[in-house]
Amino acid sequence: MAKTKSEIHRDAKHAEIVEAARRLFIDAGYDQTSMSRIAEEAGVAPNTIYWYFADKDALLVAVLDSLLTAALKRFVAKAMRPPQEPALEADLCWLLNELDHLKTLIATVHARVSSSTAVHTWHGNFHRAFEAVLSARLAAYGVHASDLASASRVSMFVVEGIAAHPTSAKDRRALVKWLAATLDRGAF
Amino acid sequence: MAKTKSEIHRDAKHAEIVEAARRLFIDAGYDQTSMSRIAEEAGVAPNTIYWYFADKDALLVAVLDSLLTAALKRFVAKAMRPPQEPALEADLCWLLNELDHLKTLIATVHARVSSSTAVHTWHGNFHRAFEAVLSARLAAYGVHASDLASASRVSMFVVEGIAAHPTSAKDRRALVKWLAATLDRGAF
DNA sequence: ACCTGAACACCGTTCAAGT
DNA sequence: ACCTGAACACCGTTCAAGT
Repeated sequence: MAKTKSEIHRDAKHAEIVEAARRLFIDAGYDQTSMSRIAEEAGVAPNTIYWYFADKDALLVAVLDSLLTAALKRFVAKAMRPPQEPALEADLCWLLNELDHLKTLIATVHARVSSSTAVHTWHGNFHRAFEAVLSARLAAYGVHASDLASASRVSMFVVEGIAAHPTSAKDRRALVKWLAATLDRGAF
Repeated sequence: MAKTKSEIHRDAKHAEIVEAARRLFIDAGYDQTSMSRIAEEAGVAPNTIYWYFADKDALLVAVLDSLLTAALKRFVAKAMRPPQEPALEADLCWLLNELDHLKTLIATVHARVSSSTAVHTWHGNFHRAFEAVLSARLAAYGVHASDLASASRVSMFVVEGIAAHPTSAKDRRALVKWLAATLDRGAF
């Protein structure tokens, strides 16, 4: 279905607001970014944002979605290239790199899960989807089926922990090495 | 050194404010709790709090400290009793129980680490102290010295991850079992 | 349908003034 | 030294009014 001219304009405005919010949320932080600042950056009046989004949390969810689809695109591109050995370790490092500049946003999501139903449902969906992908990946590495759930969840927690806490490059390498080794050798 | 009457009064007022803040931060959440509400609960004028604490973050740090010393007291009491077998698993479960009603506060700390230097330094000190205790505990369980750092950090991240994410009792048990088994068998 | 100016209720914090 | 009433600058959000 072709889009009308006004629909195009609407989508452009929508994208412009999300882009401004993404930039500001990441650079300055969610709490430190006011709706007025986002509006200014997007070239609209502050209350215009409320025509496109129910509230600030809905805008946050839109930003998270845009980041997720962008990361997914990079992930697919990466999957096309020949894997780097050791593959599992490389995968975990790639994931950590992806999350590196999002640490403040991750913390924001966890903080708002309990007070915003929109963020809460997004967070639930994200973890379900992510653990499914991670499980498939780990299964390919030979992790036993009955342990996939625990294995993927532990991986997720360790990755999130590293991302959330200041960790020296050396410690980070040691942790990734340990996690990969544990999963590889079928400790489960 | 004996305390003067006014010092006693001062300490009482101080404690009363911290107690009110702790109750409200845990029950309603940090962001959802206004300074006015805390003041009301503590029976003072809103701006009186600023006589005792530099800002809301300083009050948060005071609450965290009060929670930490209380938990430490329970930990010592627990250490006096004969350990429950399997000991490592029991320790991790105890820790998870301690953190259970603090999940929102943990998320708040992680969210504010990047914007408040007071919270940032508290968080750093906490992790250093906690990993030292955990390392000693794991060393007693026979974890090799060279792997203590990674082992304690992974344990910390998994425990924090479980606390931060909705986890069924069954999944929680499975994760604790896995972590204990991995550490026990000297996978490191 | 889309956008705005003006307003609302509230927030953390400050300050001059009281005791 | 300790506490307060009143104010400040700002916040997310709403609403009536415009096109």
